Amino acid sequence: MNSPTHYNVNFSEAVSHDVSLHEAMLRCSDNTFRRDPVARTSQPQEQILQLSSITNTEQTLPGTNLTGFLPFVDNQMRNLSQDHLYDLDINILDETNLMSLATGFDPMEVSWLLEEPGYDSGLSLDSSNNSTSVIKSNSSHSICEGATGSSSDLSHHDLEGAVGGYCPEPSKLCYMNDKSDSHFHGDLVFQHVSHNHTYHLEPSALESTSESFSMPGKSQKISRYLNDTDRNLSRDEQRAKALHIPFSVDEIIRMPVDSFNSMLSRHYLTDLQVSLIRDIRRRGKNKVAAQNCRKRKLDVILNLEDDVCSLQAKKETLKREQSQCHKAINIMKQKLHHLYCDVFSRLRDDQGRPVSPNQYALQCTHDGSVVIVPKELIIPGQKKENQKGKRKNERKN
DNA sequence: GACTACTGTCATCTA
DNA sequence: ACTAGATGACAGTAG
Repeated sequence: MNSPTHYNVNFSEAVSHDVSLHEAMLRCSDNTFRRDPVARTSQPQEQILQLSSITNTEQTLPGTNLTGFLPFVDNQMRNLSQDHLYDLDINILDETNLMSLATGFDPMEVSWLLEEPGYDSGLSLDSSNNSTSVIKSNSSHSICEGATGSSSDLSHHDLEGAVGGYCPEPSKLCYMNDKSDSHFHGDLVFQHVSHNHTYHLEPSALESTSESFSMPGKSQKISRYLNDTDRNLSRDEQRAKALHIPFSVDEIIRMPVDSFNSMLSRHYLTDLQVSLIRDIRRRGKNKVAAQNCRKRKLDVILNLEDDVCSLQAKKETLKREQSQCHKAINIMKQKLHHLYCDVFSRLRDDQGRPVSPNQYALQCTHDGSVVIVPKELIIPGQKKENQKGKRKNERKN
């Protein structure tokens, strides 16, 4: 993890550093590569500076006409776009690698910047605006004040955010020390990252998953060119590296709000960098929130399933109890019937004849005595009313 | 190739 | 008004 201070740059010192075409192009590629570096330039100085940057690089590469090379580079970058990249064979990759040696930037890196799938919000907040870049460069130093580009130069979801609406402010100049980033070329590359199908929220979870960046087929062909470290970088980490964000993604995401805001104010950051940092933080926070949300939802579902199981078990228990009660009631009814028959078998009328249970019934009176009543005298429901009356009396008592 | 689970991201709502 | 967190919806990916 990079400590914030590691990237702190003394601006006065920074001015003394060289900048390569690679870096200069990347500054632009924060938004897009421009086929015509003169176009859309409102500041004459910018044209001169950009050309001087190219000239400077040419000087470092004798015999290489980069000015003529750039359209080819651009074409190659476009050849790496999603549909065609899939069919790339090693020959083309070797060719682009040779090209990278000649031009000083990584073709994969550039192609990523050009075609990165799904990256629509890196700086989407201001994507509607065209921006202007100023790359100041001379033989000994250069300063990037920002990046430029029109999203229309790119395919649908390429870096449209990364381009958007950047208006450099002198107060937010940020020097990018390319030489301190010797590994830089290898960082911005396609990655094949395996899924992390867990709800773990360890710090690694913030960085280890980036399947939406990987591309089936393509990544398999390209992954051989990548080292493991590169493949483990998330998209936001690569974006952060591309813009030389002087903080780790993990720091950006986990930092408390106050620290985050003070960090933004304490460092010289371009609008582009600030926008990317805020997007990284937003995405990182939301990623964790989504993980928590899904975990909660899963817990709720599991709890509900447990509730269903326990309620079904309770229902079965109640069913068994009900069945047992029915059996007991039936036994008592049978006993009552036998008792009824037994009582009637012992009863005799005034003439000593047996009393038929079909014509008479036993009835309890209020005083608790039992009388024999002809069935036709029993009003339907009377028995129940009598029972209700009994219950009322019992409650009063 | 269809299906499913997982994950990241965005849009939107809410506190 | 602004922000962080929560959540639904969607798309990409892997198995």
